[in-house]
Parts: sequence; structure tokens; C-alpha cells
Amino acid sequence: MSRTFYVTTPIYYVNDVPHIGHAYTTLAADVLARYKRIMGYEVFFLTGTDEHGQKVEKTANAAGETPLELADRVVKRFQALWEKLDIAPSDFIRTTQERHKKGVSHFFENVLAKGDIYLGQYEDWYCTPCETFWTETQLLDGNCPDCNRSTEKLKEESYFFRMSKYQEQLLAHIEANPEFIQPKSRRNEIISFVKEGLRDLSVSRTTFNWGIPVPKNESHVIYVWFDALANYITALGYPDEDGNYGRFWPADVHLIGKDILRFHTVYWPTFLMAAGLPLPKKVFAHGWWTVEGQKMSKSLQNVVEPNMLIDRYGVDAVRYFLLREVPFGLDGDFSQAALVNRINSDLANDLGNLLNRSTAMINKYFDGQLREPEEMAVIDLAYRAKTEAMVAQVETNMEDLAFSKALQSIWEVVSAGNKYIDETAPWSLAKDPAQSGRLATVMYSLLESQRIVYFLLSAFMPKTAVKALGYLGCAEAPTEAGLAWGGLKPGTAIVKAEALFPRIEDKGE
RNA sequence: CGCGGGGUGGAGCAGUCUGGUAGCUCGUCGGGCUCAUAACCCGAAGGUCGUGGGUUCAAAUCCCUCCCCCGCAACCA
Repeated sequence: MSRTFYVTTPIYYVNDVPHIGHAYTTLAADVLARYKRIMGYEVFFLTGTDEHGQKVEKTANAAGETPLELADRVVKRFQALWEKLDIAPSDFIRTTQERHKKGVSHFFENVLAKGDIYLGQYEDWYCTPCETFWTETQLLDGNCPDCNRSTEKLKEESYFFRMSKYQEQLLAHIEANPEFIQPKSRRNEIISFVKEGLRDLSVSRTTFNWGIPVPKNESHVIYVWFDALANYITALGYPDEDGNYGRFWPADVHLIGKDILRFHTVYWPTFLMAAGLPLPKKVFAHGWWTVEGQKMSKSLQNVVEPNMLIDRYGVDAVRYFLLREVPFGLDGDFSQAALVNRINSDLANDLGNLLNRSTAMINKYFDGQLREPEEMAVIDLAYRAKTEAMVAQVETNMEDLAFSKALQSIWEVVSAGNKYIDETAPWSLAKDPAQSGRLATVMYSLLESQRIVYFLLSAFMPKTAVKALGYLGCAEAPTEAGLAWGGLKPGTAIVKAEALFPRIEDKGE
């Protein structure tokens, strides 16, 4: 029985267009999925779109189209971006699909039947022009915080989820499973939130129609979060126990942005508890990007368009930058200057140049043919040991979702390679025919270390890895076994590499 | 007094739990090398570790005061 791994992104709201934030989460999931596949896991990587809710309904009406037409349009943009980013999900779920609606209805009825959903009265301050309910504390001087007009107390019939009932059980789960909510600061946030007390949650709406109807009471639609969160199981075929659901649930990790932490660590787990289903093993909330030092917002018109970045800098440079620049879990700033800096320094100078000088030398000295290495000297063994240690470090880092650290670990070996060349001075060895065997060993070590580097990098930069491995005469797909030293076969023809990442001279302007 | 995180060389960060030469990346300056994408390797300059006080032989690290920044504070995808 093979090991499985299930990773998800949030499903993105179609009222928004794809930006760097969406790309970030989805990219992280893709890298994790690729890495786990290399390590021999059977991986299911899910992303998709959330298409219900009042905002979608309103936006579609304003644009003179149906909500579904709007969704179809936006879904294409998301899918096109993932393709362009070399992101390859196993499935793409849309909340308007039949499989999802069926699953959600079943999930709702299940909890209803267990008595944890009941019909009651929702009462709060309502802003009629905005068609939005606000809580007492959200109001500004009694007025709507959005439009500043007056609000009135309104009652509406609503189904409620008995969330309060699960407060202690949830707290116990969070405390017994330190890995459940990450990073730790977020975990503390949620613990103190839950300790303040959970109230029952309104899980239906009657003020609009664009959603999944409550079973047997179609004047209500199911609350968007109840609907949306369930995608993680409906995409697997829930409630059908056979197939993917039985195979992949519970999820190994839900990757989310920090803005939707509570929905994933309070609402979702308590829904699952009520339904009697296992909880996801881990929820990881990553940080937020600012852009050139400023908060990303539509009104500032500084929302970073990933398509433009890819066209300008290349897909792998963008993939690398996003995961290298900032520790996953912390906020970071996106700037073109920083991106250019990373490309020049890490990708061109360190990584690409190492491949160039290595493959150039073997072509110059050995006609492009990899020779059998002789006995390794101390310096070679140290370099090899460093390479082998990297594999273990990357494994640890990936387990912690510390993408940035994983890349740092890889770059330590890249740097060690550049230093190794300097210290072994192959150009001197090449001048002395008696040193030919020594030179063969150095060249082998140099290329073999890089082969392993690119095996690991194939999770982060798939296209670059294939290209680089091609120069190294290595066509096999990266596997865990292939991470061991000694994979390159003597006799292999090594091609002199073109620059993987040409330096960028104009600094981003 | 709501809860929590943070303020470290020009920039971004680590180190704080388990006190004892303040470290990394980028940038700057000097040197080396010539295989390479003017790349690479070595070295140097640069910090009273937010403020004030306390504990200690010794504090970025422990305790207290104050200042500043940022999250969370429920139905908002």
C-alpha cells in the first residue's frame, strides 16, 4: 500500500481576479505536491473556485450576466494562470458543480439529522442599501461601516450550527495536536479565540438565492462557508467512501492565507466533528504580500499581475522568488528590485553560472564526456557529504513547509560547488596529463552534486530542472532513490550549458 | 491596563527558551583566480542589539517602566 498525501489550497472566490496572493498559495501547494511525488507518495492536489454568494450574484447582475457566466469567465482566468505557472493540480473543483452540491447537501443533512443544526432567528443590524448584516461592534456610530448610512435592527429566520457545543472538544484537539495549526503564532491566536467562547453560527441565508438550497427548505441557501469548506471532501467524492475519499481523507495539509484562518481552524473542524468525520491533519496559514512596501489593494491599483511577471522574468524565476524571498508563514514585500536581485544573485550568478562553468570545463578538458572517477580525496568527500546532508535537510524543511529554508539548504550546496571549483582548480589539473584521473574525479563530483541539486529543484523549478538535467545527460524523472550519490553514469555525454538565467541589467525600473 | 507578535550594522533577517568573542543574505570597499553569465573564491569596513532602570563577575539574551510598529478581538470568501 503506497503512502498518500493530500494537499489543498482554498477555493478562490470568483468575485476577485487572480493576483499574486492566489498564486502564492497555489504555487506552494504545487511545490509540495511535486516534492511528495518525488518522494514516492501518491499525491492528490486540489484547488478550485468558490462561486456562490451574494457578492457574486450582485456583480453578475451589474455586469448583465448570470452568476454562472461570470464564474465561467473567471474560472478560465484562474486555470490559465495555473497552467502558465506550471501548476498542475490533480483536480479543480467548482462549487457550482453537481458533485459538490450533492456532497454539501448530504453534509448539511447529516449534521441536521444529528441535531447540530437547528432553525432559529438571526438578529443583527442591517444596512438596507448594502444588504449586509453587521454586528454591534462593527458599527461606526451606529452606522454601516461600509457606506456610513444608518442601520436598523432586523430579524431573519436562519439555520444555526451548534458550534458552541464543540468548544471544549476543539480546544482539546488543538492542544493535543501541536501540528494542527501552524505557524505557532496563529495557533495561539486561535486558542485564545476559542477560549473566549464559541457562539452558534448562522449557516443559512434568505436574503439572496445564489447558493445551494437548504434541503427541504428552499427559501434558505446554505451559508457560503459551510458550502465552500466542504469542497475539501466533495472533491474526493464524499459521501462515497470508496475511491478518493476513503483513500485521501483526512487531508495532510490545508494551505491557506492568514485571512481565512478561523474558518479553517474553528468552523471547519467543528463541522467535521458534528458530522463525525476525521479532521485535517494540518492547517498552515501563510503570510501576506505587500507590494513595493504598500498594502495590495484594488483602489491603489498595485495588485501584482502574475502574468506580467512571468512574461517579463520567466516562470521559474517567479516560482523561485515567491518561495525563497520570505519564510512561509511570515508577511513579505514584493518588489521588482528584490526579484531582479534574486534572479541575478541566486539564479544567474550562483546556480546557472555553476552549471555553465562545470559543463564548459568538461567539454574543454574531456570532450564533453563524463569519466570514471578515481578514489575521492578529502575535499571531494566533504563536498559529497554536504550534498547528502542537503537531501536530509530539505526533507526536514519540507516537512515543516519551510520552503525558503529548503531552498537555502540547496543553495549551500550550490555555493559549495563554486568554492569546490576554486579550491580544486581544474584548469591547473588540466595542464598536467598526470593529473587526468584527479581531474576526472573532480568533474564527476561537480556534476553529480548538481544532478542531485536539480532533482530537488525539480519540485520548485520544473522547467529549469529538466533543462539542466538535459545538459547533464540525465533524462530520468527524479525519484527518492535517485537522490543518492552515484546516479550519473561514466561515459555520459555532457552538453555545454546555455545560461539558465541570463543576468538582468536594468534593475526593474 | 483586552490577547498576541515584533523593534539587532545601509536593506532584509537569525540569535533571546538553556546569560559569557553579535551571525547570515544582499549592498559597499580591497585582494585572488581565469573554468564561467564582468560571474566565482578570500578578506575588510560598518551595529552603545527601541528607551530608561534593575538582577549578575557578566545581558541582545532574565526582571520592571516607557515609546513605536503589526496581527487578533465572530459570521467579512
